[in-house]
Amino acid sequence: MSIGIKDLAKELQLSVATISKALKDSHEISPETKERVLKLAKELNYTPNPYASSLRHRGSKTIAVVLPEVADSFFSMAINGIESVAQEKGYHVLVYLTHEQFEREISILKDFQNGRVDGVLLSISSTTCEYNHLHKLYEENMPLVFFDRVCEEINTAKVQTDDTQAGYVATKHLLEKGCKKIAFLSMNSNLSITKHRMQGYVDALKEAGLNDTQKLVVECDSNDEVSYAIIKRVLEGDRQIDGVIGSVEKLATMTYAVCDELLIKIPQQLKVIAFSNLQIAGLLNPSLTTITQPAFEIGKTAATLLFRALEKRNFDLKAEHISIPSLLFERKSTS
Amino acid sequence: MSIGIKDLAKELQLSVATISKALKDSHEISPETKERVLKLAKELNYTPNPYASSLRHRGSKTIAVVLPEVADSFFSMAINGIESVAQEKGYHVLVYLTHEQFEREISILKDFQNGRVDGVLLSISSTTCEYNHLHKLYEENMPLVFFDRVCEEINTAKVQTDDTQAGYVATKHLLEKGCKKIAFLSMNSNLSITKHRMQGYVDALKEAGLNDTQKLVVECDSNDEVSYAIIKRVLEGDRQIDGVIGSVEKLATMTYAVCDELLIKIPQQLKVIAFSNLQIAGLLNPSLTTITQPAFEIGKTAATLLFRALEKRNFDLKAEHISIPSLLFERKSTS
DNA sequence: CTGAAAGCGCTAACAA
DNA sequence: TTGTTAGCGCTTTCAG
Repeated sequence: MSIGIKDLAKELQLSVATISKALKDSHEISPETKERVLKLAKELNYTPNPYASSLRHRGSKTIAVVLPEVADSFFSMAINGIESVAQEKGYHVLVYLTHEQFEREISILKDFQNGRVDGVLLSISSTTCEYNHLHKLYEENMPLVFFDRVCEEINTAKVQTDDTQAGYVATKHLLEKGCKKIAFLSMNSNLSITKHRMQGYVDALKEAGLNDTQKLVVECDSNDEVSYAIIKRVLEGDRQIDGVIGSVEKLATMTYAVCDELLIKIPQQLKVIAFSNLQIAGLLNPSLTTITQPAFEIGKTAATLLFRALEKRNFDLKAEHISIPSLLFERKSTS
Repeated sequence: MSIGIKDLAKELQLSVATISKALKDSHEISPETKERVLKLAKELNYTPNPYASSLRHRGSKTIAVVLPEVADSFFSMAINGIESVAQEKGYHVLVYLTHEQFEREISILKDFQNGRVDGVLLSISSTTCEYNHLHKLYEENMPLVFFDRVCEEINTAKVQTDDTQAGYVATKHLLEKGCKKIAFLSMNSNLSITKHRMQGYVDALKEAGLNDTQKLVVECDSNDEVSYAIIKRVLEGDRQIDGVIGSVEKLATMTYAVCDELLIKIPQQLKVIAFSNLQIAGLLNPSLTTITQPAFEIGKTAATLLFRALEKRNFDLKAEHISIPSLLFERKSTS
């Protein structure tokens, strides 16, 4: 059994209350006593039991981060951002992965009901089609911040980039490079990010005066093999396609793999642009043009908002809708 | 305030003890009572306060994962493996990043002293040069499993791959491809993995009858810019070098970037092989030959061992030293 | 089968 | 300045 406040009390012939106050540097304890207590505490390597204090003053100094996956560089970097501010604020970070599965998301959120965490950062899964679990959490007044993949119908803080704008820029870029028929690889159309990126795509096509024949939205799957097959079928079937937008990183790398297999030359036969945070996009063959989100920044901002809400009870998360711009990095895949 | 066991008791005119037992499906409660309790619990969406139970029966159903970083595909995949078994076992996962900083590692481990977590999975930072913090944790009987980057002087479970063998295979591969002077890019020579991989490198060179002139170990840094500069200086300075082994993923991608800048042609002028889990290694320019560790598997195995220890008090972690083989994927960077 | 009560480690109101 | 005590929500004897 580890050492507790009681042991210190016994050792120093003081009451537990005195010890507790001394450790908190309370003004009602004499300097000498504080000294003695602190000294012994250090000596015995005392650390308070976190759960006992949680139980008392309701507050776990812990937040939850719920992510679809971690194998995507966006989420890796976002975790980095989140963890960096959590560590600074003395908070602990519970990480949960939904693996893009709606049911998992539901069962994960159930665990947050009873004080396990003080707040939640969430990027929703691509298969989430209904938001009761989120409403429930929200109604229980759990501080909640969405990042990247938000749920629009929940009225709380959201940190994202202007996806419509980004989708527009990506499409415009391909059009300027001479593409006539651009396929938009979509992950799941319920997803806020996909919806908006697609909107930008549609806007750009319309602006260019292209009709519906030139519009091509390809629904991919959260399962990798399935997506691969879908992309392959599309590229094989319609050799008119001369541009591809990968709405998430994975779909772009898959497109590369498919092109390898089908001996389609990028960028000569097909130009590719992707929403991606791959640091090595420049080292791909050919180097990949990307729309890059400020992933670390998004994570950091979301976490900062959450902590602000945790620190000040009157801070209003509802008012916070932060948008951080994405950047276009032009590389050889669209040249 | 959320709903507690007391509320159920009041509502049903029962004692809290009865409720508690009913919820645990105790044999000493009548079926009817159980029924009533369970029904109301579901209705009111009751969930036990995790910290209250932790406080009672000591056990947090939480483990800690301590990693150097998460931007490396090895660690991303390892988290995946860990999280998958944790979720299955009903455990929660606290993630901590050291960012390769010794001091952070120390301060993170301090937090585990008093029951916050039931066990720890750890891959040590590259700047960790002294192991008191680990010894302390170990002596407090915290179940501890090292994965990938282990600390040899702590006598507990370790899950890794045979790095010596892998280093040997990598070097042998380059030699077979005709390399005469192979640089080994090392991350930090204290690190178990680096040490072993380097040992394999040395062994292979010796076996090939090469002398010390042909041996070249380049110490890189945990700071990216510094490493880049170091690699650049080496490749610029000694044009004899015709092979490079990246002992960690980042060093290999940096080598690619450096070669880009210096207009060194891979594989014609320089062959590159790397310890890496990049799923897109095949899409690099040129595709990268890798020694790939079973990252997901390592994470999963480490977590499984830990849970076994948590579930059976007599399970002996000391006895467990698991080695999972790495695989060589030959690609164009060494052709 | 059900309930009363003690206590996990800590904090905070109230006494002394 | 220090100590006493109640209680956070739950589990677990031990009595009824």
